[in-house]
Amino acid sequence: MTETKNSKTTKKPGSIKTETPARRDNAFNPQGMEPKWQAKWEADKLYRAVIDESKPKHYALTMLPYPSGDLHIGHWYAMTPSDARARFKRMQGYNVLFPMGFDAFGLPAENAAIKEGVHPMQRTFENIKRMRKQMKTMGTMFDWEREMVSADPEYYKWTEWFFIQLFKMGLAYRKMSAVDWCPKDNTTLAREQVIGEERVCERCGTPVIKKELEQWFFRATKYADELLHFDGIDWPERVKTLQTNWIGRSEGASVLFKTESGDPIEIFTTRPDTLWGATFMVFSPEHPLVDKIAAPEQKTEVDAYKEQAARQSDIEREAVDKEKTGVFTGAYAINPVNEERIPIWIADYVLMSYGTGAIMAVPAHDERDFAFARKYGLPVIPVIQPEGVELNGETMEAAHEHEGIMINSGPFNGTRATNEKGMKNPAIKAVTEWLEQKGTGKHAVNYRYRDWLISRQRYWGAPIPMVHCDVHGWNPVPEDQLPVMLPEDVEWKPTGESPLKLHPTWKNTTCPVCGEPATRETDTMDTFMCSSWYHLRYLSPHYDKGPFDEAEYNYWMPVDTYTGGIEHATMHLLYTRFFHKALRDAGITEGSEPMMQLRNQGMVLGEDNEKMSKSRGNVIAPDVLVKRYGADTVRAYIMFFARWDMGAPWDSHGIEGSARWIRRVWTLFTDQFQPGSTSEETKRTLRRRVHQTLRKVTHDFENFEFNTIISSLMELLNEMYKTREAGAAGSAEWDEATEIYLKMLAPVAPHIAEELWTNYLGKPYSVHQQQWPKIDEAAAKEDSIEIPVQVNGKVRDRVVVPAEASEEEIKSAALASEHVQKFLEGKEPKKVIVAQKRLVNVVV
RNA sequence: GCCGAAGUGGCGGAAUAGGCAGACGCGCACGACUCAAAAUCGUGUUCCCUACGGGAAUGAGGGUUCGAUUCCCUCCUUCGGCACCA
Repeated sequence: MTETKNSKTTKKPGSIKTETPARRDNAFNPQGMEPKWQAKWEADKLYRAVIDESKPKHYALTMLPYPSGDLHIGHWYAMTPSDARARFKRMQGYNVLFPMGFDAFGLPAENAAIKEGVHPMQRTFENIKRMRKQMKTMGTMFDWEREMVSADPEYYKWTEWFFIQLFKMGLAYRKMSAVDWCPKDNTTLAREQVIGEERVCERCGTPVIKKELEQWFFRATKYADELLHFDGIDWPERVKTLQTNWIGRSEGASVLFKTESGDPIEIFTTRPDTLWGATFMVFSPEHPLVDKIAAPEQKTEVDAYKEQAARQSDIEREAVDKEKTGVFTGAYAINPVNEERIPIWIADYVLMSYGTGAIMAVPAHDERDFAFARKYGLPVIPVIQPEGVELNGETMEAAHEHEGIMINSGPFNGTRATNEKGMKNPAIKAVTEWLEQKGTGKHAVNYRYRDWLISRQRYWGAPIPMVHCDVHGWNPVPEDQLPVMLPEDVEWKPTGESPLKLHPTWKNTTCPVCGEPATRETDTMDTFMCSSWYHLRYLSPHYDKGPFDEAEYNYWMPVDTYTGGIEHATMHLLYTRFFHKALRDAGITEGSEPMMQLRNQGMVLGEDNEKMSKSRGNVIAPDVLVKRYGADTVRAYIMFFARWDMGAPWDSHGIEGSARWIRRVWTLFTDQFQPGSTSEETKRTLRRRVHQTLRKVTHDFENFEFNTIISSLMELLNEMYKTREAGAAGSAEWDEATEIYLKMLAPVAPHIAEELWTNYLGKPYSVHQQQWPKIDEAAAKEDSIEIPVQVNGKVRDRVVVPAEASEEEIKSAALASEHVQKFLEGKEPKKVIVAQKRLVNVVV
């Protein structure tokens, strides 16, 4: 490449500032260099984040890991681009808080204890130690002095305290209900933790069953409506849609029917405009009124059906394609709008858990009711007539669920029903208002969303700080007695009861009200409770007068950018929003949202395009890659190989490209090169490229577009090699280019950037404390531009014009092109379009 | 069934206030260096043809436009979520 490569004579700016070392001393050795810088940064507390009122703050949070044992490539994929962006914000002048911790409670450690007898505490803290060490090899700017571990009493004391605050607000309550139970993990689960059609446990994939248990719940539904509003936060549409669908808001009316004997039956409907078409009612088999109203001659059949429904699993019961079944109760209800007497049936397609567990059935306008009516020969009365068709209840073959004109509906005949939902539909609005006047119904909203079940029958979680006394019921442990510590001496048995219950003494305590003997709650909390507030503990992880230090809160909160996987859309990301709103109402926090901007990374798949798993043997271990290539290369490849928000299968050949790039960076800065002389034009072009790249990289960092940051840096490097070949080394422009290059490189590859900055450019330590360079727009501007010229939409030539050329000048330059003339074949152009300074299209 | 995301070379991907499709990289081919290999460097690499030229092409088909990967309509495929929610 150059004859001066091995020369020991001259060295100049832009190449080497130190005493000329022998070539081999310049060998790129990330395995030696990286730990050296990591140790120095740590010793110098380079990444310590402390309140500094003179700077704008930036709280960059990335989801904390569960200490499973080893860091996998997914952790790197989530964390290192987030780290690069946090570093970028820091160089931009923000005071950046970028903390890390561990979500340390949870089932795997306890299951391992049952299997191997190792105490979860021991295993968890060993894993944390290992993972912390592995994380340090990533070269992240985590402020380890702010680390929190959710299984540490110093942390879970406040998890318990928060439970008590929610209890005091009436947001934590206990109720008996049929809850989802994982038979493998031997615990109840929140609804969010039961996944998919097969209804399997989120952790272990085992199909869940139902159990009737008395459990603790958080009244999350109180915030259902507010959780649907995402005002002021910049979250991906995808997440907002998932949460919106999960909450499942339906607008309609609640209407009061009565049984013939006068018992009130409240129903919910989204279509009050079809009330006149209700020809029967259906109760869920579990509806409390069933036993009371069932006619004696129907009793046997009703009981048999109820029993069968109870035996069936949810999956069987909720299968959509299953043929509908039901039995007549022998009782009748009166439709309040027309006093019609209609039969009451029970059927398992009506769920006790939604609405009131009873529905009015309008077979003419609801697919399910229609199928049921046809099967059991129940009458079908159309009340919405579509345009141009006359519906006949006896012959129609499907329910008509859409718009039309109301018929058979007394005072509302002729009213137009549209396809709009809720009060926007004129028919629904008119009928709802009429019901309200009559006093038999009112506008109502229903949600699919359920309260959050937080009891877990397991040991390795934060204790629920509640005490039960036969006289005074449930009361919180006095706050000055927190934390309720987990006992260490427990027996590991998968009994379906918390080991805390089997402990001989732990549960025995006294009632906080009367001081008489009482019993502790032996269930522990869902770990999602711990992770609902961890971002607050980072503010002051060792603070003991409250969950966080208010001064820290006032400076750092809210979280500015939150990064993590989308799989938490309806779990953690919904829980933490609920939690924050509850704390706001308790006066503990401010504002309605904890995290202002959210960005989700995609998933790294195995090389076989399958999800990585030990059983498939397609797991990529970052430690091996770091050992082989160094952390900088792994970081660069992770940012480069896929769109961050999309993810992609891993390609172990591809990383060679990033390794090559990093080595080429090293070579450019460390090999010895004679300063040369070159044209002003070359230097001008170099500056232009540098500032254009800077503009692009700055934009892409802001927008989490990491892959194009790397390709831009690769392009600039290629350009710099050429420019140096043309003799640019030694010029002021070259020095500027090398300086800006390392600053742009620093967030991506912090170690090599530091080494080259400090030891080869001889600039003051540390590159990570430099200001992000300013874009010189004048330098970035093009002198002349190449404009493609199309004839009838096909590119036929390119003309070069000065950047300031007018449209007229561009046009005549285009028409003057020989090539273009050839395609015109002597004809006059019909039209010439000059699209700003981007393109000319000649239409013949 | 409903909701959402995505379909671009052999592969990962780039380019969308409508304006040069395939940047950057992997892989591959050829060349330089080498006894040789690795590493490194250079050149080429969407497909097709009658090949100094020309044509086709961004899942398929249609539309709007001087011009569509980008906007609109109808489909197809893949992935994710929800699912008898009244």
